[in-house]
Amino acid sequence: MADKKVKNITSKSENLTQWYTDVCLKAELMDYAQMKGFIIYRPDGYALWENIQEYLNKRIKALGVRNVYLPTLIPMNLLQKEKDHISGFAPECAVVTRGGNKPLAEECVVRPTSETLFCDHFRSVVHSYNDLPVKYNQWCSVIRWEKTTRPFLRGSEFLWQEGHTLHESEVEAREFALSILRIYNEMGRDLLAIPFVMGQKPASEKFAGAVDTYTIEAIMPDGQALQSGTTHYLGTGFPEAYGIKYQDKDNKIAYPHYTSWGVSTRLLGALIMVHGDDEGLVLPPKIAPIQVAIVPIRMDSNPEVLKKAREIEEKLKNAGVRVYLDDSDKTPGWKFAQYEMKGIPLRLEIGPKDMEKGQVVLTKRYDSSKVFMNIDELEEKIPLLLEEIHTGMYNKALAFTNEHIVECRTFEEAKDVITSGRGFAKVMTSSACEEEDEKKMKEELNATPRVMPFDQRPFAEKDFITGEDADTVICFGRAY
RNA sequence: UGAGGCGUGGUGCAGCUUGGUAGCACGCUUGGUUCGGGACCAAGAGGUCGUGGGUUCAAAUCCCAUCGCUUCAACCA
Repeated sequence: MADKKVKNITSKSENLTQWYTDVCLKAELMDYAQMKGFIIYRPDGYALWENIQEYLNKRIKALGVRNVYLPTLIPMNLLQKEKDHISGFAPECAVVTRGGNKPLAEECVVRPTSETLFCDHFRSVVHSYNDLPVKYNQWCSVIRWEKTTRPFLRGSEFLWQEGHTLHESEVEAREFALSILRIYNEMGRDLLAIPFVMGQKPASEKFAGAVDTYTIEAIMPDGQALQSGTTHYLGTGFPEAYGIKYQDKDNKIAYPHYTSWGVSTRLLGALIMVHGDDEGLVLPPKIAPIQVAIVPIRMDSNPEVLKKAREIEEKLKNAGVRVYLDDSDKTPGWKFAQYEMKGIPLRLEIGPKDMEKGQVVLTKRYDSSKVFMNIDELEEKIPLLLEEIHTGMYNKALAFTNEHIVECRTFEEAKDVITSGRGFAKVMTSSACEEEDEKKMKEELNATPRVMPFDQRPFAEKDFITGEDADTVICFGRAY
C-alpha cells in the first residue's frame, strides 16, 4: 500500500489555504508566473474556463447578446468622467506611462473593467430608440493591482466576461440584469454543481457607479463567502457622464439605462474549494474536460484488454462522453491516484477478470463508490451515471450551504456563527439602522453584509442589534 | 501595509550553528522485468546554492543590502 503523502497535498481540514494552493498546482490547473499575482493557466485549468465560456456564450446569445472586443488600454481622461467609478478603481489601476522610449502625453490605465470604454463607444452607436437595446459582451482579462493574491480567487490579472447593455427603460434594464443573474445561478446549479445565494448587495457593497448591484454568493468550506458573479443596474449616470443620448418615440432627448455584469475565473476557485478533497480536485461531470478515464489492467499480457478498452472508448465518444484511455505503461495504481488528483468524475477499469464477466468497474470520484456495469450497457448507462454524479455533488454542496446559513436573532448568535466559521449569519435588520449594524459587525467580527437574499421571508420582528422594527433580511459573513 | 516562514538540479528538502571536493528522495532519459491502489533492477543526464556587494587564502555557510515566493491579519471580484 502506497503512502498517500507522496502526493504532497496538505489535508483540507488541516489547512484550507495550503490545501487549495497544493491542489491548484498538483492538479496542473495553473503555475505561478514571474510577476507576483499573475498565473499561467495550464491546459487542464484553461479547459474549465473554456467550458464556462461555452455554457455562458450559449445562454447570453439566446438573449440577444453579441460578443465584441475593446482595447486593453484606457486613456486617463476617459476613465475619470464618472466620478464614483474612478474613485472606486483608481487605487488598484496599473498605469502605462511610456510608449517605446518616450513618455506618453496622456497616461493610460490597463483596463480594470471597461465601463468607460463601452460608454465612449456607445455614444456613436445609439442615436435613436430604434438602436436600443444594445447588448454587448466581452471576454477578456483585466488588471487590478491587488496586494495579496491567490490563484484564481484573487489575482492581479484575471479572465472574465463583462456584459454591457443599454435599454430604453429602467424596468427593462433591471429585468435584464436579473435575467443574467438567473443565468449565473443556473450555471452554478447545472454546470458547476455549486449552489449560490442570489440577492442584492447592500449600499455599502455596491459596484462603483452602480445604482443597484445583484450578486450570487457561495459559501466556502471555511464558512467564508465568495462573491461569484455580479450584475449591476447602473441607471443613467454613465450615459449622462459620457453623453450617450438618443431621440425617443416622442422625439425627446433621453439617456438609456445601463447594465453591466460579469463572472471571472474566480469561479474556478469556487469549483476547486467546494468540491475538492484530500485526494485532490473533484470535478462535476458537466464541466470536467475529461469525464471518464479508462484504465486497462494487465494489458501487456492480455492484448484483448486494450482492444476492448479501445472499443469502449470509441463507443463512449460516440455517445457524447468526454473519455480518455490511458494506455501508457504506468502502473494502474499510479493512474488511479493521478486521475483522482485531477478530479476526473468517473474511472473505468477493465482487466482480464472483467473481460470474463463481460463487465467493467466504475469508480465515482466524489464518493469513491464502485459499481460494476455490463460492457454492452455502457453507452446507454454512463451518461445517466454522470447525471447522477452531478446531482449527487450538487445536493452535497447544497446541504453544506444550507447548513451554513444560520438564522440569528441577536448579535451574540451572529457572533457565534461568524467566529466559529459556520458561514452566513442570516439576520433581520431595520433599514434605518443599516449603518450602525454594519459598523458593529465590521468592527467586532470583521464581517460584512454579503447579500440581501431575494428570499426575504421574515423570521424575526426586531433588528438583531438595535431592536428596532425589522424590515430586511441580510446575510453577514466574512468575505474572500 | 503590519507580523512570521522560505529561496540549494524539474519538484520537495538536507547541508549553514562551528567557512574547506554540493548531497538525498522523487521526477526525467535508456534498457529489461512488471501491472486489479502511486512497482523493481541496471545505467545515465541534470545545480556558477535568488541577486548584488563585503569579510576571508577559501563563502551555499559569516556580514550588509536587495528581489521574489509564501502563511496569518487589514483592503479588494
